[in-house]
Amino acid sequence: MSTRESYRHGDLRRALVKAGTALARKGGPAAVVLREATRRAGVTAAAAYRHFADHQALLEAVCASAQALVAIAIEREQAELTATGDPREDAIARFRAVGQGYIRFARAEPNLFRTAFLPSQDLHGIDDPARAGRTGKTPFRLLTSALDDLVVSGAMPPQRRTGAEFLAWSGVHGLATLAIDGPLRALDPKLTDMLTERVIDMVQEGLLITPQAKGTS
Amino acid sequence: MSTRESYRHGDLRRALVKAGTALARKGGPAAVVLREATRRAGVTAAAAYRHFADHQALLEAVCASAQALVAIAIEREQAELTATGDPREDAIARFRAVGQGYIRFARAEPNLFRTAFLPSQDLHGIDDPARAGRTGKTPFRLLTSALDDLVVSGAMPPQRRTGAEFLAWSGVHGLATLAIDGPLRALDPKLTDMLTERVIDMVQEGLLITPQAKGTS
DNA sequence: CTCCGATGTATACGGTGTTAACATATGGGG
DNA sequence: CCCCATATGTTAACACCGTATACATCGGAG
Repeated sequence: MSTRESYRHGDLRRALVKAGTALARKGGPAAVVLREATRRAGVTAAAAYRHFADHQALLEAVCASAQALVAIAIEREQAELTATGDPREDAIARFRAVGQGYIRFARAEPNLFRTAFLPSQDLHGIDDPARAGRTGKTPFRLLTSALDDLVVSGAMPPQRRTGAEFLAWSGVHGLATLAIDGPLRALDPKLTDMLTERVIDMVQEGLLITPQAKGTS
Repeated sequence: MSTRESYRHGDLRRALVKAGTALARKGGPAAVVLREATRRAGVTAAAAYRHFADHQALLEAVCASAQALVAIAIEREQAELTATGDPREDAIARFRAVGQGYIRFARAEPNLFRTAFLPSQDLHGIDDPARAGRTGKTPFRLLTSALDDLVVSGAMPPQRRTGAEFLAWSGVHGLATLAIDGPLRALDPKLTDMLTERVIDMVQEGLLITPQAKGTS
């Protein structure tokens, strides 16, 4: 299997997704144009149709690839944590790391982020391995796992668990959107840092028991 | 100024925005295509360039028009409230109506909603009259006004006011996004109704003092 | 070795954004 | 009242995109 440089590409599908992801990185979803991807792969436009039904299929593959990058960012954020010994506290830290990783990725790679969470992502791909990080979990699964751990560790009452993933995602995804596309875009990054903490605080307070925990600090 | 039906259109700009908005209503931002808009206005494609610098400019005008519709939806939601006499409670109700109107609009007109809050809207148009509703306020101003009222009425401590608009918007916008593009899309609308309430509760608890105040009424 | 399926090519079509040159209606100044 | 400058629309063309069809070639299974 010597990598022949003839017109037989080898693994064109992967090459197209890679090129498409590069296009998405600078330019967002609209920039992932089929012909340019094939051009970068050194191939004719029509060749793409041997691996993708149409442009939309390519875009979805790129979207899945971008989501995998989000998952990796979250996993990295969680990997940097140091255990305290207190399972409740650790579970909370892992939960917060999901939000931090999510928003950090959005700000670091806004175009990839926009591509990752396009109006095509529904629950059908919620466990798609192509959307998963090194742990095999998609961003959504990383969140639900963190929430499950909150319950197991006793930090979160079980009756608050239902739908909690949507509450958490709402707050974090909303801030990410505002930070890269909305009014926060031009503001001081420090402010966004603070707002990130406050949003996660807000979500945490909304999900966990202790409303008093929010000190007047 | 009899509306001549000659090739002199009268107010082509308005006609194009109207046609573009109709396109956006079914099909989202990607569907607002310049040539089709001119076609519907009974005019050649090139004519659009007398009123818009390029396709992006038309799209932004349509976006502003869609935002105005969001503002109107919020205003309608607020107009349906009945005063209780308690200024704090009324302020809270008006605040919650912003979120309810926002999410309700997103679910009723998802394509217009996607168009309204495109990655082009930054703070520069935050007071653009084209983005405003009948009260002259844009959706963002309706939110900040509601928050200001919360402070004035004493329902919200002033030190929590800073950045509150971003926290509130984050939660509500995030849920709206999930409801129309995300995993919530295919789920039971009743669940989304409940989550809407819970998100608004969460935001309210995060911003106000009294966590007990949230009535399930 | 031969043949056949998988993969890439060549070419063409319609649609889109955009531009340049041209035409006409409109309204204000001589 | 006329005339012409300007605003507004038309015509025609270009480059690009997604996509389909017919053809060419590689590479392995029999």
